[in-house]
Amino acid sequence: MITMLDVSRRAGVSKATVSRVLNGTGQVKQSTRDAVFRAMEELGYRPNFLAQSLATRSSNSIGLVLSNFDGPYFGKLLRQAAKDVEASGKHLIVTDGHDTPEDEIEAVRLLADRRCDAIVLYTRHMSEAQIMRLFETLPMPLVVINRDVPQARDRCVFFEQQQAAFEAVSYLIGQGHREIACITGPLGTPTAQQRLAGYRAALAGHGIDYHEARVAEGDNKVPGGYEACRQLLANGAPFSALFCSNDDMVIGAMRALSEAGRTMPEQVSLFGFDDQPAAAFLQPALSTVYLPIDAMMETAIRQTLRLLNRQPVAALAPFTGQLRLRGSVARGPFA
Amino acid sequence: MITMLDVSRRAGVSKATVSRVLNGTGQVKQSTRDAVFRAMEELGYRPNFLAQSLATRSSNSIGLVLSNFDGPYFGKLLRQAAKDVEASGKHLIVTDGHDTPEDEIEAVRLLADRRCDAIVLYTRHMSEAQIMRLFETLPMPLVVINRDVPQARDRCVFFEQQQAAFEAVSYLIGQGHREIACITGPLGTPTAQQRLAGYRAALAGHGIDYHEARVAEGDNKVPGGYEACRQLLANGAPFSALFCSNDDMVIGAMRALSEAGRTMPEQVSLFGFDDQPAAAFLQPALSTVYLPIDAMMETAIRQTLRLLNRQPVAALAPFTGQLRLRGSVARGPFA
DNA sequence: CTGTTAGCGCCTTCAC
DNA sequence: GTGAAGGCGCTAACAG
Repeated sequence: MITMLDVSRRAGVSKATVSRVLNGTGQVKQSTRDAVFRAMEELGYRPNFLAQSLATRSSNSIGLVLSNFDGPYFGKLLRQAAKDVEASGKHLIVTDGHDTPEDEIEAVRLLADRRCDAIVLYTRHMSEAQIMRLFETLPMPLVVINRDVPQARDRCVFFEQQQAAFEAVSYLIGQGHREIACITGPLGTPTAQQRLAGYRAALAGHGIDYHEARVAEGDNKVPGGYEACRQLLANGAPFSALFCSNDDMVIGAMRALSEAGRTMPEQVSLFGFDDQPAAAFLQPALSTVYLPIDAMMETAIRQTLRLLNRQPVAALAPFTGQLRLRGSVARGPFA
Repeated sequence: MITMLDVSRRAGVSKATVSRVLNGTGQVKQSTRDAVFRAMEELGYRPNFLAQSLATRSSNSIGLVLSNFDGPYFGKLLRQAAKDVEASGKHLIVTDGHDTPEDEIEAVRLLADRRCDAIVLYTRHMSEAQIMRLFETLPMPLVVINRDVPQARDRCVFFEQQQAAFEAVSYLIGQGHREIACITGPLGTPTAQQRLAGYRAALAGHGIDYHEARVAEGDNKVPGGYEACRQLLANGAPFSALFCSNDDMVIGAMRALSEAGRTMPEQVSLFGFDDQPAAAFLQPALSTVYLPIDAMMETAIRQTLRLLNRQPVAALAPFTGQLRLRGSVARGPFA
């Protein structure tokens, strides 16, 4: 491994000078600058990132921890993050939270140990208290996605899950449905709870009774949606519409429904959540809630950079859902 | 930020001793060990990862670069990598290659600058020469996924793309299809080229002429599959089966076909590639090629660790496809 | 403009 | 068993 010392010797200057041309700091005569560059070139020198970071106490990178690498719109989210971070001239370093609060915290700590300049945390599991604790103990800025911590609204980017679910189900009701089934996500996660709450609120708001037999818990995955839907069918409580906590589960549910001889959307209308790329191409084309994850991530990164630069920051506005209405919803029996 | 020096003072010992108990190296009296631990605890000490790495010249982490964060089975792949790497007590650090050879190389270099102990590269774009150059210049072990470099079979984990495509299309032919259309991936990538080559080889092997009008280039995404399929339909060359370079494009194609009034699998049989989670739940259930990405990633990590530990390594066997036969293929007109 | 001198926080001989 | 001292590779005053 060739070091700055090697370069300095080859160019006949001191390490300090090499450092100067490397970082473009201070004044260096053009001729010696050239000499240094040439030496670096000839030796194939690459600065040692660790040494640089240690000396400057800044790794010029921001860390991102995701609750689970294999989440639904995870790829999109990651791409957006990479793009925005790199646009700022910094590096992105990503870590997986293994879908448990402990590991999510540990992941954050690891990034902190790595001296990331700032950290962005997309959590599905941490409690508000745990997040607060991080806010208080971390020596670098932290921005949280997907959770609302009222005491730190300037560092929280979140989505009005319940409201969006409420609107989706209200739409179904508006179309004449009253017997509406629901497949939830893992009920251990706030996100799934909130979407379920939105479903319940919509029913309640329209004077429709809540029936346990019309609700099944899924795992946000395709096969899970299939199983949950079979459960629903087995329960025997009739339904003319089905609201799912995400699009993937709708795909599974569609198969269960068609195996049961139900036609869609005639006999069963469908509503999803996420608006994943395939949604518009399913048959029937899926009505769903659009989740502006790229915008959310962009906001998160932008705010993070602000905090990093000690610019004034204001509370962030919650993101709201947007219904994408497509062919999967037909008029219901009460239209 | 509290350092080792703080801990040493608090515990009334030297930095060296703190270092010893931290790393479990050397002999330390139990009582002083306890004192040190207590001091670390009380101060909330966390070792500075950068300083550690710089001093030991090892970051205890392995780097992974992916051609594109938003690839199809990307999440699965990443999860597997994280799991295997962490099982070895190291950290995983991931980077995006932005789907260009230059950025893929740059990403590798960045990881090298970070002094990763080893690097795993999943590339879609780099040429063999570029990969060879990396093999020669990187100071740490490199293992490549998804590319076969004959001179370095012990560091290449790859899949027999062409053979798998050949088998899939041969199966269609065996079922009585002769007019078989094909939607390829981006033809700039070796993967797409190889799958197309497999398609052509299968046709040729069965004495069937190749028709350009039955081939359209897609982009591996759902909407791209839709567009490509419409193109195929517009071309006017009839086909009783459609082979797609990946499952996502099949989803798009299915919509185009049904919009054109084609029934599946009766009028058009379908075959995909990837066996993504939704494949078995589409209607008709999709026949596709299973790609053992987790096994491939596991192999890659395992081999990487071997190289790291200077254990003897042998050439890696290529991975082969496995057909998942489901309802999307009906008997063809020549059955 | 450029070189010298101290660190950054930790590990690691080498003595005691 | 423990401490002192030097070094990992680079940056950052401070002098000239």
